[in-house]
Amino acid sequence: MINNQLLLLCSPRSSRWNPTPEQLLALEELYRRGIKTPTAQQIRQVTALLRHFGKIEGKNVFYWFQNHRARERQKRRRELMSSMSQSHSNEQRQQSWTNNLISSIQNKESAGGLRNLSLEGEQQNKWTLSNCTILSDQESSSVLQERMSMVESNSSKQPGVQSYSATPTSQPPCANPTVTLIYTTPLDCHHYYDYGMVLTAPHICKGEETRETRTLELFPLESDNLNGFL
Amino acid sequence: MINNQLLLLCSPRSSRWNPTPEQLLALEELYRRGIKTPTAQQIRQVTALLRHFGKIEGKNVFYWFQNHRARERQKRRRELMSSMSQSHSNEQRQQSWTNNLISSIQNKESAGGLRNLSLEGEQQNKWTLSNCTILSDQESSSVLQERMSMVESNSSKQPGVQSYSATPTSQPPCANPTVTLIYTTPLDCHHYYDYGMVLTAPHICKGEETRETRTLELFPLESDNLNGFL
DNA sequence: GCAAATTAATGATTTATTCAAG
DNA sequence: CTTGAATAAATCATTAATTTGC
Repeated sequence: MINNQLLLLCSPRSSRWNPTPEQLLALEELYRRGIKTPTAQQIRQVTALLRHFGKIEGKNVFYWFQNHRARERQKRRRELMSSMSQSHSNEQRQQSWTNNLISSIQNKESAGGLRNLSLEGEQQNKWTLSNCTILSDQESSSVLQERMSMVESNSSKQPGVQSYSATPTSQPPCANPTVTLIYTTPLDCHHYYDYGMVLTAPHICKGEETRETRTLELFPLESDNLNGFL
Repeated sequence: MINNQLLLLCSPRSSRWNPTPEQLLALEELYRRGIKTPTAQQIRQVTALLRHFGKIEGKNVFYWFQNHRARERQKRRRELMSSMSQSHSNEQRQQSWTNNLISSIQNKESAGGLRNLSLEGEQQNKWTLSNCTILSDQESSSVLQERMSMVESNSSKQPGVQSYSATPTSQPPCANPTVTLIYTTPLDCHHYYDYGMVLTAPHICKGEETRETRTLELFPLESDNLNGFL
């Protein structure tokens, strides 16, 4: 049947492939050097070359890489998972940490009823603070008043003072639910970053000088947040 | 400044965030489980929980997801592209056996100009043989005609004879470039496995009996392939 | 020592996800 | 929104390592 340029192989009865040491070494080396998911063509070539060292088919190479990827991931996951359960108190199951994380994240009510506010500036140096979330009245609310000194912008816009404030919609147990942010420079000179709780003052590039970014971050106080802060 | 339910963090003027392995694992796990673009609330919770394992801010989480989405897309795109285009230059570096292996694998031209054919059955027992590769005309092409006897399927489909053939697009030095595959049983009764060169006839489970898998493998003939066969 | 029995590794298969093209 | 291709995850199955009793 081997009459020309195509070779036909019919896998012999049963018995799975067992890589020779040379084959194994080569496959590992390839993997280490970056061939993680070989193309069909690469599989063909590897198969042809490794046939030097013993019986081997393309599907063996294919499966080897597939399994190797999976088990490397697995190994890495297990290691990290166990290191997590160590630092986390005494967990019984390894998956529970992640499961707890997932469920607590996916449980929309677990954060205690947040409220959304939206602020928007109206000058030419316009900026937006959207989805500014503060705790519900049920939790005791707070006043945050912070002055954030900003380095001078390289934009031609004039530095100035802008002040915005917001109050939650319901008042009763809410002592003085005002949030005031005062900036001496508009935030839009390069960029701002806002997904509901963080504003970033842009880093400043003036001539060749680059100063670093400052971040002002607000988030609800949970017991977990207190490590090292209280 | 920590006077109530809000916590204020000012990022120290230090280098950028580097996720700890635990943080990275958790983020990947979340992503894998479907949190692709977390809400502000989710980011807050993830940040709080991951602070167990090291310094982290909300913006780090935000940016991580943003980058991860982008890079996953990128990866997909790149894979798709590379599977379509095939052109690269030669490597000359040859330091070891593995290096030769690597470079010969990464050299897309070394397989001698493959051509892709695609066959598709049209009956109800449809099956597909995609990317069936045969050598270019430059090499002498060949006729392969093989009958593959299959064990009886446990599916209710009737075993039958199906024949498909294909011819390359250019002829001149190409004697009789026909590939014909005849199956006595459709290949889709359980699965087929195809990454460009291998079709696997499913193993058959009939009652308690299990018969083994048969593999029909086609690949281009290279000098390396001949060991022990010619 | 050495097999039968048991366990650990790993090859092979099936199932579920994901991405994106139609 | 559906569907096909690709691949990751989960699982099955076989081989090698090893333990164990004699």
